[in-house]
Amino acid sequence: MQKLKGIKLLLVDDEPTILEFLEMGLVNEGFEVQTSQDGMSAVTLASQFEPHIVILDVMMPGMDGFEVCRMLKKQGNVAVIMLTAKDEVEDRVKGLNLGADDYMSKPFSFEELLARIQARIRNQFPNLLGEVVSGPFRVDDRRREIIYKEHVLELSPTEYELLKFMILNQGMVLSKTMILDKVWGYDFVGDENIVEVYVRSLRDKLQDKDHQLIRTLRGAGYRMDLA
Amino acid sequence: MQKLKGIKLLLVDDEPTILEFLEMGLVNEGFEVQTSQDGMSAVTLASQFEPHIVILDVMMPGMDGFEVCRMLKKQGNVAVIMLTAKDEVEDRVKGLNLGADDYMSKPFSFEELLARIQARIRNQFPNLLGEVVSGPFRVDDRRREIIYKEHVLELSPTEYELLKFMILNQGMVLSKTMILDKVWGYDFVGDENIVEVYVRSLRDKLQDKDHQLIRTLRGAGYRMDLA
DNA sequence: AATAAGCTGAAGATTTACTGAATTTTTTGT
DNA sequence: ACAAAAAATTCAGTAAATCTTCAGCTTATT
Repeated sequence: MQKLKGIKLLLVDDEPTILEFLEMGLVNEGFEVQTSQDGMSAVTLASQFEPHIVILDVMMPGMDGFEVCRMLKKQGNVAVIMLTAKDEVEDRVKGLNLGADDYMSKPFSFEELLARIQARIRNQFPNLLGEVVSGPFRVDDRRREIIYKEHVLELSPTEYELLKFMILNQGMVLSKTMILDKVWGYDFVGDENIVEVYVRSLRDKLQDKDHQLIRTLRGAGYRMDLA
Repeated sequence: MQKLKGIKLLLVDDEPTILEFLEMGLVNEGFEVQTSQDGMSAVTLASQFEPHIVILDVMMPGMDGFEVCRMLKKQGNVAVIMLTAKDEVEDRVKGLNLGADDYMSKPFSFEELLARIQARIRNQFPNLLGEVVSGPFRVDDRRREIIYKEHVLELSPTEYELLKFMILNQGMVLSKTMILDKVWGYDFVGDENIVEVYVRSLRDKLQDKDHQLIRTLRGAGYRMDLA
């Protein structure tokens, strides 16, 4: 397995049996795991434990999963995987709107859950997976910070996502369409010009006046060149 | 053509017109292509054809794209690119949950699809897509760079495409008509003289003053000779 | 020398990207 | 709930590069 050390999971489910079963398996996989049996305590626990990923049952007495999800998302940069009993599409849409990152319907295999967790980590906390963050950049996804030449950059959310995307795909041409899809999302409607606008703002903040760092490949897209 | 040889694609769409159109283009790009008109047969075909990438229409009679996607993912290590009608946001969310790797909304250009496919290959099967080294040239499609004798060439989009085409078809006579079709596209209207113009500009940049590298075969076309 | 094919430089036309600012939307603090 | 601030998005004007055409010229072939 990968070096998953240091990745913190919070399990929330009202059924102790499931909780125990999952906890055992995930600890065994090298995660740091905490558990909670209801939504309320999950939220408070999360605020101090600061998990990377919360695995959250939708159906719970008291505060339901959706509400918990919303609050967790507000609290910080955390990925939420929700568990639902039935394969309810409505639930899924609702949940995703509230910020859930992924869904699983019960029953599921442990391997399946593991796969989802890893997919999440890859997507949201790529630097925790031993990916080499190269050049003058350091991407700290936990703190949502990017450090460039020892300086912490002041970035808006979108700027952060865009820069992170470009750093992680350094050395490759990234078309505006692709950038739009990956950073803004597939459902973005609007002109590609917005990519140009944000690239400019990044160039400003990186003092990349001559476009050496973020190169324009006319007709093709942009490419981040490190060193 | 490029050394995309060995990359297997499975196209699934219920519209024969689209299917045929895409198949022709993709075969022409050097992929190994199979097609299927419905979800059920796609799944069975996939199990024996073992494609690297499946391009899958969401809207199909019978088993819909989502279901097909889920089953394909279960079957093995395959990348799925789904095609959806424009603005079907819910579809996208739903699809990504079920494991699709990328999305494209119709209508899309062939080039766009090609870019997505290559991006997928890069991500999932990086060993299949290396840079092409031919004589003094190194063509790096990921970076969109051509290196000649250790120097990165500064090329316009069309220059890049033309040079790449000539390098990949090195040693063969390329008629102006063929070049026009492949580089400019079948729908280009205009004089063949433009090929001459671009060849000149390439010769300039390659310092091929005596036309040793790009040889003119009067009445036949051009041929790139590497040592 | 006559002919056809290819070469060339330069001039428009067109496409693409950049930029500054206005407008709208979202977030934040009270 | 409200106002203020920040962020996201749009837009129009500008700049720049790229593409295309063209006319006159050169070269190869017979």
